[in-house]
Amino acid sequence: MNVADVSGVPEWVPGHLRDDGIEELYPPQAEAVERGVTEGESLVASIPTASGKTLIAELAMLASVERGGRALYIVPLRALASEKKREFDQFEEYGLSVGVSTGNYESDGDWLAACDIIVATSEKVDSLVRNGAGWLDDLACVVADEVHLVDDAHRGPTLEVTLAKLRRLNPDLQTVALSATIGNAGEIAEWLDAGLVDSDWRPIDLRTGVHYGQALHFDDGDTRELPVRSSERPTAAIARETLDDGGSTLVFVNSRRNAEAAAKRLASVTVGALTPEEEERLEAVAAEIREVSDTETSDDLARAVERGAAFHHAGCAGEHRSLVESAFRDRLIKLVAATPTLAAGVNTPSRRVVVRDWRRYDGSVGGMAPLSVLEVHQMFGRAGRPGLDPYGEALLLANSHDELDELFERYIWADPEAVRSKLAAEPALRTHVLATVASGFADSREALLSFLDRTLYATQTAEQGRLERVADNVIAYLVANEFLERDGDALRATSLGHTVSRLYLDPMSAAEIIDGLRGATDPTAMGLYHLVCRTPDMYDLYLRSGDREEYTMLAYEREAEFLGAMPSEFEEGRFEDWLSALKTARMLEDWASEVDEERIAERYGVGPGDVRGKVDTAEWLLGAAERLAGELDMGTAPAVHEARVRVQHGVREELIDLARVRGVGRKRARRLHDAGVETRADLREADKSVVLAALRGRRRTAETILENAGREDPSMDGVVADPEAAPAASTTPGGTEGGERADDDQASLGDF
DNA sequence: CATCTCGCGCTATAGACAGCATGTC
DNA sequence: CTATAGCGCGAGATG
Repeated sequence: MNVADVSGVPEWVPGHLRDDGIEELYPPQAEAVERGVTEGESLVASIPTASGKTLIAELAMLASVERGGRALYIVPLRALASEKKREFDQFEEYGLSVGVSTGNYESDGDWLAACDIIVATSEKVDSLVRNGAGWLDDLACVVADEVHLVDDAHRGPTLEVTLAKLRRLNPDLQTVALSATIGNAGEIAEWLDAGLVDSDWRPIDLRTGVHYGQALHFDDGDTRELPVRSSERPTAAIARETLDDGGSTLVFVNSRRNAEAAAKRLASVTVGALTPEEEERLEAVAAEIREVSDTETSDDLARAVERGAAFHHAGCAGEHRSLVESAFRDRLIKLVAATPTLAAGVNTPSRRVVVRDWRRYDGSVGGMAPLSVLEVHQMFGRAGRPGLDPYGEALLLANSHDELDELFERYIWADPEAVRSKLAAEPALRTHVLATVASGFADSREALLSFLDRTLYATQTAEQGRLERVADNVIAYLVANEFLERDGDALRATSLGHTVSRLYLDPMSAAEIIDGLRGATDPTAMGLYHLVCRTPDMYDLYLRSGDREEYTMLAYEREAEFLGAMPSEFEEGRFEDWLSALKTARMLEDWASEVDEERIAERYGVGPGDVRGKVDTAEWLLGAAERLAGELDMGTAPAVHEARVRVQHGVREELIDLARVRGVGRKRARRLHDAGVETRADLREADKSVVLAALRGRRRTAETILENAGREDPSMDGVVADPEAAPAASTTPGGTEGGERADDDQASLGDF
């Protein structure tokens, strides 16, 4: 189909596509148009990655905007929200406005309502529904990206319920669901009353195969020997061959440690293929990586990057990840060893993909479990860069002939699994039942059940009554905790229930927090950190060997501080969980006591990404706790507030005031304080030479900070740093020496 | 002497959304 | 109280 033949879209669209070099639609895109996706028809598109899903969504959204409506694009990850926003910005020259809304980035409320296209995460959309955002009522088109994630036990139900709510709010809503190729796309389409495009078509060829011995065995029957090098590991041999052919390699492994080790080892392969110019540019990328954080992870990553390889996992800070992704896309980094983060994240195609580990530790089965076909195919799907590579190749590795056969059976020939709703589980229903009642979608048990009947779960289940049974348990729980009131069949959210729903807390988290705060008179920061770490909304650190003893001791030492009773040591599971929470809480306490990020990373065996993630979650939960304490008149609100602000800035109590000044983070605040400048008011009055010295003679920085503190005359012209006030090497209580770099002053946490 | 290879025992285990009110280099 | 593979270590072999 020619772009000129697409009906329903604004008249500038064909010309715009031609400018991008698009004359003809890909077959699945053409099929989508034939099914009326630009005429407001709902559609499920189950097609491989990189086969033009985004264009289908764009056409649908543009057509709905042309008809005078508004479009919402739902993504599973914050990183994808900004990626999509950037893509959609191309429409701004035609007068469309595009807005993003995620937890950490919110376009202003009114402005969002004026947008034609809005990109948001599923949780954010859920939250907007709960808070009654008015513009949701005049939505014409909703796009759900990666809709196969409804299969995810943790986050799938949110997407499922949110789609059901949006469709209920607006019965004429066009629903466009984009999915990887899955086993039961038809079922999804049926659920959404949508047409279906189900295709394996790809714009560039994908060859899949298994490496065994010294050879690659492909799905088309081809076999190719790899050039023999004495006992080189298979991954290295494959990477070398790809490199000789001018391509890049993406290696998927099953643990962070493996990712880091593989990157380090394989860097010795990539380093030989770099041109001097590339070396220079990689040097610059490595420098940026070191800027991000002072940790060993950061340094290891930079060292690998200098040699043309990188690792990628959730322990890396967000900036680490985006630096690696973009350098890989620019073909500067030749190889990335990644955990599954990368398969589901932003677009990072590669000539070759190697799925090195096809089993992964899974606590719920108590051992290693094979990856699903869907996951492996998603990883495979990263092979082949449109417009750059003639084809993509995706490989698994086998150690024996039997394994070779097994891998062909299990992954190469196999069709992906069917996607199954995970809604009928208590944790998922706990939060969604409360929200459904609180935001007016159901006012009785019966109405609730009939609402739930519109979910995917209801269309899939053979087991009648299960959903009802779980829902009843959940209702009983919510009533017992005074989030809901029941009167015969009628259900009503209490005022507390409304608050919990709007705060987006798991009701169980709210109950735990309320319970902990009720018994507290003068809680310590540690007590509060531990409290929020115990909630199901916090993802705790693992206990490693030796940790059990260490944290058991700590538990007794600081017993008086914990809110609520400590479980007995003999209650295996509960005690372990409680200790994990303690470990996480102590990490937060370290952070809020100005311990260096480097030291924290080392002490807890985590990466900078973990530290920031935990801090972020703690900040959120403490904010919610503060609200709850205020609402219930508990008098602990000020203590919660202080604990929250300390964790937010990573400072001790005495620096809170200083850290609130823009440009002043934990390190600068401490240096200023040491120099005798203790408050914002001091900053306005203090001797400039002292301020300058405390800021290590950085004039520009000092001027900006003084200006932000509200000083009348921030100029540093002619000021000389006071040597008396210069910071000593080690000023951080509880920490090691300060950083070595000249301008490392900020452990920037706000950039998330 | 430096580097590689083999085998054994030990060890550690993926991911990441949300409130609210403003502002990091 | 589950499973696995990768790593580090030491010993022996090779260039």
